[in-house]
Amino acid sequence: MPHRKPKSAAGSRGESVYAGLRRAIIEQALMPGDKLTEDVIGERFGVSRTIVRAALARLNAEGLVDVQPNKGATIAQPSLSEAHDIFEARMCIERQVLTRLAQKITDKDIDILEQHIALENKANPSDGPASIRLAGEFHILLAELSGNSVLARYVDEIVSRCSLILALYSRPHSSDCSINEHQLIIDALRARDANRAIKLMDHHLEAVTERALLSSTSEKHRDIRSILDRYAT
Amino acid sequence: MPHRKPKSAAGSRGESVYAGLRRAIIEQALMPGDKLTEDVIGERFGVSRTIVRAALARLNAEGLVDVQPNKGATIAQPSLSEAHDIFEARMCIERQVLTRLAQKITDKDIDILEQHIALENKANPSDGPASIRLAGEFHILLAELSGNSVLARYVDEIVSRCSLILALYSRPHSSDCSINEHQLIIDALRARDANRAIKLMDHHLEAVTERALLSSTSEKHRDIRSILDRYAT
DNA sequence: CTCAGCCGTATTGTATACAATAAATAGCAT
DNA sequence: ATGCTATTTATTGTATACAATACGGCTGAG
Repeated sequence: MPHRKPKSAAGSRGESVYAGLRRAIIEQALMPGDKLTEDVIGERFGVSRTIVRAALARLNAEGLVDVQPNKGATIAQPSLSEAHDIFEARMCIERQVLTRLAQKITDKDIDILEQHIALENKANPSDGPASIRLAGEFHILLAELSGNSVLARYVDEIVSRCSLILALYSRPHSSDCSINEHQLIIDALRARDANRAIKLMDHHLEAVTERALLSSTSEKHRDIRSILDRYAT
Repeated sequence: MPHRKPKSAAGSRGESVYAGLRRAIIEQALMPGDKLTEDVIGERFGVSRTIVRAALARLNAEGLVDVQPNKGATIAQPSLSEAHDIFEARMCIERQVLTRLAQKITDKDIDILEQHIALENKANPSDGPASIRLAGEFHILLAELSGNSVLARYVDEIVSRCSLILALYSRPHSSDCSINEHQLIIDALRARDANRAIKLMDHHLEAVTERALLSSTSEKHRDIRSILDRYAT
């Protein structure tokens, strides 16, 4: 179970606000454009604005949240151009991950991956939100197993931003990653066939990319309070 | 003149603390391991701990500063293993940058690059600190000209972390990037020869990598106050 | 009806106060 | 001296207070 390092980030209260918001964004409970008012979040998580502010700044640095001076924070709305940049970077980095992984993958690694796929299969039919998150975590897991912490961090960041892109430009809940493809990638890795794995991944990501059909972003003022409650702690 | 986006990051006061610290780190005025006490920094920059704290958190997210809960912040000391990860990621990403750039580079882009090299040449003999920074900025400039903002951000982050690595593991001030190599890369790009550019860059980075000869980190308690004064606005 | 300007409200920016934790020091016993 | 515990000091964690700014609605003139 990813995700990333509990590294630093102040007392665990701040961490939980950060993690809660992040999960809400990735599972598309909070949608691009939603206003993130410091008071509201603080009230729901039971912390002061100080903490909330730190969490928002961190999410902003990761590109999940857009903070404008004196105007506050909203869930980021990546432009099509940004989306392109993100996918290009993703290909570049995930290829490297697969190359490394095909060289050094162990049986234990494969076990971990298979186990994760099992999770995905279990969650898939019913639980929409978790399904979105799990599909992304597969990629994060690959990056972590590659052993390069820097690449892993970037994949983590990029995958979560892809969540935003899909929320904006894809029709609702067309599951972004078909599990079959994940299985095929594992098979290629087991055979230590980096090229096949890369080809699969490329196809996999291109399939996602192509779903970029501008859908009008509904602009209604959403009240995020009840949503936050589900993600507080 | 890089560097990166003034994007977000609260009122410009916080930005200047962040930028000042960052520059001090990159120019190796602040060395890995140095303690960054919030009060001290705030006093020197004339802001409250609130601002300093935000800046430190951001630097921490970028891997330049190490923040440990209840213990405070220090300049990061990348391990050899981390150093390896960083260089691997750097190669992977800079290759992509060069590939893109070789396709779409314009005469104006080349002008900008040549201009920057002129700066490097001027600063090189005398001004040590600025020279270090400028050498890195060449790579950041390449990434920005490639037009992919995500890759640009990662290059920015990685190059600055390389500064730390060199400070830790290289003998003092062996200039990390010979300007000649930068010129050769431009030439390759002008000829739209991506492969040659990549080969040059690989060699260039490997040369840097090889200077990883563990030098004992002098552990004396340094007083960073006077250093900070030079970087406060 | 439209639009400009004004005022009240909501929200963010920053400093500060206080609590909690860790580091440093001193005192004591062995 | 050496090691252990108590006490003081330094530093960080968090909440809150207040100032600055942006937002929304209202009024009135055209």
